[in-house]
Amino acid sequence: MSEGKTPDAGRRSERSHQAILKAVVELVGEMGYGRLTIEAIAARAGVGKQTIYRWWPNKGLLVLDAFAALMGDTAPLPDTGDVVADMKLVLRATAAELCSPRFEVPSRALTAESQLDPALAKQFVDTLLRPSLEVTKERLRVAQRAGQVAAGVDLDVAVELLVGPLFHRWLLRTAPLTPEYADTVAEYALAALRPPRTSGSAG
Amino acid sequence: MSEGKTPDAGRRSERSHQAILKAVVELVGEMGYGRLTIEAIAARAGVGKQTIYRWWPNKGLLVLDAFAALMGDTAPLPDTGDVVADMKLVLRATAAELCSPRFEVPSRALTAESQLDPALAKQFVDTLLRPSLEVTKERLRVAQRAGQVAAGVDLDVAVELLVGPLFHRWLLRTAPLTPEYADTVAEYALAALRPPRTSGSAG
Amino acid sequence: MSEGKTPDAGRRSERSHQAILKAVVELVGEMGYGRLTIEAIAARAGVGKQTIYRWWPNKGLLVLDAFAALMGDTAPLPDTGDVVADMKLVLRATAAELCSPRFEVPSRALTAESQLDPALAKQFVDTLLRPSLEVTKERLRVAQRAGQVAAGVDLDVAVELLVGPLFHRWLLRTAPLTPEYADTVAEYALAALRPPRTSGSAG
Amino acid sequence: MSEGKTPDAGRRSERSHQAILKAVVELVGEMGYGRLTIEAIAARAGVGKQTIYRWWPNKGLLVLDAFAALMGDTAPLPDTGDVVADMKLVLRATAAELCSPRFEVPSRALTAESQLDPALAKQFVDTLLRPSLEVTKERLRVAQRAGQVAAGVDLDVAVELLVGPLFHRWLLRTAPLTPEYADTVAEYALAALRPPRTSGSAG
DNA sequence: CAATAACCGAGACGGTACGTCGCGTCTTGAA
DNA sequence: TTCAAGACGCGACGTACCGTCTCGGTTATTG
Repeated sequence: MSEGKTPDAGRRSERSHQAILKAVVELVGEMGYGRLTIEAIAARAGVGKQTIYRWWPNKGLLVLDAFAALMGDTAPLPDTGDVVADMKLVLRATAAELCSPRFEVPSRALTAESQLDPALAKQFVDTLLRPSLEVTKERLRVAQRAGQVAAGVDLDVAVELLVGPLFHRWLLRTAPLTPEYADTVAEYALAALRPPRTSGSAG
Repeated sequence: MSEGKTPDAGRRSERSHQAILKAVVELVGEMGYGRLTIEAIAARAGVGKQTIYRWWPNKGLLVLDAFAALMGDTAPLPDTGDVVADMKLVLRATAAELCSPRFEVPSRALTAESQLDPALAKQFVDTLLRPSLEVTKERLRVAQRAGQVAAGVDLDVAVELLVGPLFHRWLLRTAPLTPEYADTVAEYALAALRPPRTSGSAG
Repeated sequence: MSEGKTPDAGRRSERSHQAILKAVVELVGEMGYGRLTIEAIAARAGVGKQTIYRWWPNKGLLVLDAFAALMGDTAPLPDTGDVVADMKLVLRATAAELCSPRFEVPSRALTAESQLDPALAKQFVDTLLRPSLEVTKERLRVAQRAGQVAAGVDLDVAVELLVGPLFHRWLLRTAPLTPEYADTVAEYALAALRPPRTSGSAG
Repeated sequence: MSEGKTPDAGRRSERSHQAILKAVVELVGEMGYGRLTIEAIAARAGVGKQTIYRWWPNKGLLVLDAFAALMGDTAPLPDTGDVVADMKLVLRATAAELCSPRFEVPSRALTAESQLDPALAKQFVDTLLRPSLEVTKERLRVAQRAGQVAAGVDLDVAVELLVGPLFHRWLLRTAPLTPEYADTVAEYALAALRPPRTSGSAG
């Protein structure tokens, strides 16, 4: 999914490919990203180191691939007609995922590594993050058409208003990431986006 | 400044101490945090490796110290009476700092490293981040007393509502961090925090 | 020429065979035997590695084949009737060959490799060395019949007496290998082999 | 004894130094020079690889050092007054040593490696070979003064006449290296060197 | 006013992992 | 079947740094 060059993908050993991704997931869970080693991955996967270096340029993109394989494709959001309720659902789900043991370690690792490697950052955002933000944005667009979100609002900003606070708290660990917090953020953010009350209209 | 134990501060060579912090700042700028090496720091500072290991437990805390020395103490915020204007100032300043070449590399490095090292994370947040958020919170408290912010608002959440979106955009590089964006975020966030209009009262 | 087994000589690509031997000669000259690589040979010859492994069991025997192809078949020695003069010719020719750039590198390589690989040693001696020593021995046999060499002399020892000193000096580089040295050795060696003077006889 | 550069010999760990030489001797015996590995040496010696690379530039010189440590200093030859008898002793001893299991493997290895590495060759000859040849040459000089060797003889050539045949047979394995062969070579070589019979003198 | 104990620079040490090279085997598709 | 091409598992290379450990050589009190 994310290997930069594909010398001859037809010849690639699918068995090795899968074994490597599996080993990465296992090892990142066992020892964390910092202690993760190409040699250990190769050993666990029963693969030569060169086979890893042949297909991935660095540890970051390898972990990204392994992590991407873990996540299913982004599902579209439910639309109950109530944006606030729907956004609460989204943020609660996001918070839960960020704290789930399976996702937390690689998410933090990829976020961290992205700070040191802009190429990885781009790949990470494009592959994993943007699609997920996009479905939220889509839901907001519907809300905007329905008049629940003010017409002039830049929806990218709107999404950041919803997700940014959660992300800030998660990443900097300033406080626990509870479902209640998710609800609060959703309420505040959507309050900010609500169109101004006009006399004679109903929200 | 942040070393946990001070075996015998009287004997500590201030010359070496400063040379190390200076070397760290220089080298982190030249080669980035990832390629930063204790050996290189020692060589640049003209110092034995042991002198570094004696006073700092790891690279992260060393960089934190060096970075903290770069930043002056947190100054209190101006209070013009207009929260929105004041917050725009704060966010614009924050955005500018995050993008300034002097601060960007170590900020990203510390944020990244904090993901892999909770001890560093705590130190980072307590030393550098919290004080900065605290002054913002203080200004909001004043606004709350003045009735510009709703009475029931949790000010920690309020601060995150303001800072989170900026931080999200900076860290994930989803879009450029402009002063206009800072203004927009400030407007939206404070709109969300404004007390509900009561008949017969003025905002 | 010297491959042990010939799985199916009929199918063997003569074009590839020659390209490989040519590549070996070139590369051994360019980078020496130690840095010679099967992969480099294959690349230079425009040949798959397997084609080399199919026909030669190891690098040593491959170089031996390539070197043997370089040397013509051993020519019989001239017989002027004067053993000493003839042997001087032989030793001067030997010395010249050992020092010629074309032969020196592979000769040293094969001698060296033979120390670590007895199978190669045998092949090397039988294919290249023994025939060359044999013609010298033959010339000495003639001299022995003519009474110029004592009757009881073991001709194998005689040959070693002639060739050994040259070889020793060449291999260990204790001193330069000049034609004069060849002459001196020939004189001494044949002096040792001369039959004892009997009263009333002439040498 | 043969390390090229001595960064700071005072700080060198003698324990490690000795352990390395010991490991080399053991391993060269167990697996031969060709299969000898720096990693294996380091492991066996309980030493980091860098400690080997720090003090020796390559495998050849390391083995040379280890081998030199094995051999005592060259003892002077006995002088019984009978050159032939003395030389027989020398050659028999040389033959025995070349075939002794302890010396054969490293001797062949160093001879072989010297073919590919002139620097090693020089060191090898100067350190181990030349001193040994020199004592023989010295004994011959005495014989020359005593009139047992012709006055005009170049003693370097004389030594090669004695040692060359043995060396040739040993290195190329053309025939077994027996004590009898050593005797024969000594007899022939000294016959060649004997001064011409002058009337009225006795040999 | 020595002495004595810390800290200092330097850098060797036992290790771990790196990213590369080349081995000899195996697989694929064309001739 | 052989061949060119080249991926594969593997093992070793030589290097970079890690964090620890001596070394002497300053300091800087303190008995």
